[in-house]
Amino acid sequence: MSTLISSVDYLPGISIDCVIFGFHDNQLKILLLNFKSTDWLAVPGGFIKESENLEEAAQRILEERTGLTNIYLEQFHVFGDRNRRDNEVMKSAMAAGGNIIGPDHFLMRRFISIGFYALIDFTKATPTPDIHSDTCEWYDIKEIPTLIYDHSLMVSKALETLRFFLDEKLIGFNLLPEVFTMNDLQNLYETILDKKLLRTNFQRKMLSLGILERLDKKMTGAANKAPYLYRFTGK
Amino acid sequence: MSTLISSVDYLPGISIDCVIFGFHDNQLKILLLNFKSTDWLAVPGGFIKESENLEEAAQRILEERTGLTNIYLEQFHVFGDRNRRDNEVMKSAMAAGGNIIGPDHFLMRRFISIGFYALIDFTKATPTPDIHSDTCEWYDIKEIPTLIYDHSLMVSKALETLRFFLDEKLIGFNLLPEVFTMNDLQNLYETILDKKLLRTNFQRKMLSLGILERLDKKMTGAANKAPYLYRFTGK
DNA sequence: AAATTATTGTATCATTGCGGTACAATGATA
DNA sequence: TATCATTGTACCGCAATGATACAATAATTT
Repeated sequence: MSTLISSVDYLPGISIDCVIFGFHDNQLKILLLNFKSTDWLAVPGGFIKESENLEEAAQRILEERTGLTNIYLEQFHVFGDRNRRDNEVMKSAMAAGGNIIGPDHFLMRRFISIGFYALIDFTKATPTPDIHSDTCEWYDIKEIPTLIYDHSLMVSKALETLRFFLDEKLIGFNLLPEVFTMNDLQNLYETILDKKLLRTNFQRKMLSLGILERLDKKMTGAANKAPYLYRFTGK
Repeated sequence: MSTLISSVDYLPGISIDCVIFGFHDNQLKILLLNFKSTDWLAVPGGFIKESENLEEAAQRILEERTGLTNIYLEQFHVFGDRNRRDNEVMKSAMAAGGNIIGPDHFLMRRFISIGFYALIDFTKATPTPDIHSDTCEWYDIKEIPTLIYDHSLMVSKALETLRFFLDEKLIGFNLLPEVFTMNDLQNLYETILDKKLLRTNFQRKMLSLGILERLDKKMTGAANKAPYLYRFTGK
């Protein structure tokens, strides 16, 4: 009857939570789950099997929520404060989903969560709710409601890390389709960094990196010069 | 009889390991423990009490090994590979110390370790072995032998992170005494980054940060101009 | 006490990177 | 053919950094 997870299958006291970024309509978005029959929103998470490495567990969790494999991801922080989870909230959330949890249950223990952020091509993802949630939907990063537990903190820390490594690791390209215009790329950067960039200088900088292959022009049908398409060539 | 830790006191399956950096004689050093009656070297580590936040646990572990409180530290990575620890090695290490461990013991389970790096004033630390080790000593970062488990990986990852944030977070100053010369500071930077820097430009850059207070000169007795002493004033 | 020596503090010049502006090129429409 | 919006690139100027030059100074040597 109950589909609740048990401690038999997973490492106790450790979870993984994933801040999954996507980009669409010039908006940076993340995937959030809605606990069944509640208003509570949470970042997708899961647990680690005895047979899995950490990154494998994260990849599995991400695949379950997005349908994608081989996702770009990085661990960015461990959240382990003594009181980071309110167990009453957990209990209520589970109860609303039809699962009654006793005080000695696996999930009532203290949990330490490893935060991963993931970058995916929005156009390829198929958001899928998990067993405890009604919905799995994209939320504009500028309009994130208050989240459960310390998940709001997770999101801001993930975003901070994403911004910090955007240039350093050239990770932004994971958020775009294979082929894109310089304008697409600039919009992505401006959205992530939340500031305007000068078109000419941005173009100069990106081209100087030597990581872009210039393809055919993109004939938009608009009454102006057609932009080139580019492909990211990690080198 | 046995002073071995038990799972009653600590969170199961999670450990903390600390790469503790110090600076002396123009050498960057880390503290390593030597398992009793073996050649095995390891980074100091410990476990997390139910009552502790992660950073509190790390501070406790660091105080036990160095005698210092209020240490600068940061978590830098989680090490959780399925086979990161060889339990036979763990068993032997414990046996050499007089502790016999059964196959179902707390320590025989899979462990996930949170890596912290710490920066301390070498002149103030009192390295102290733990219950399982004979010695707790400084090792020049350039001459680190092979370490137990994945501890070699931990050290290189910690060093990489230290280098990356050296300017960003101005963390180098935690490795020096309160008062130092510009030459001391430059030697520290050159050692951490493992490359020579131009004296004049280094001085210009450090002074332009506006984080140094110039004190009296340091009369060394040498036949040359006496350098100023500086104090770090975080702002 | 004047010359010497090693080191330190600072000024100066050259190069690079980046913010900002100007302008030519272009694909469609009027 | 003229117009328009957008794109690609060249150019100017400033700030940061690399590199060199030189004056200042604490002791020693003459």
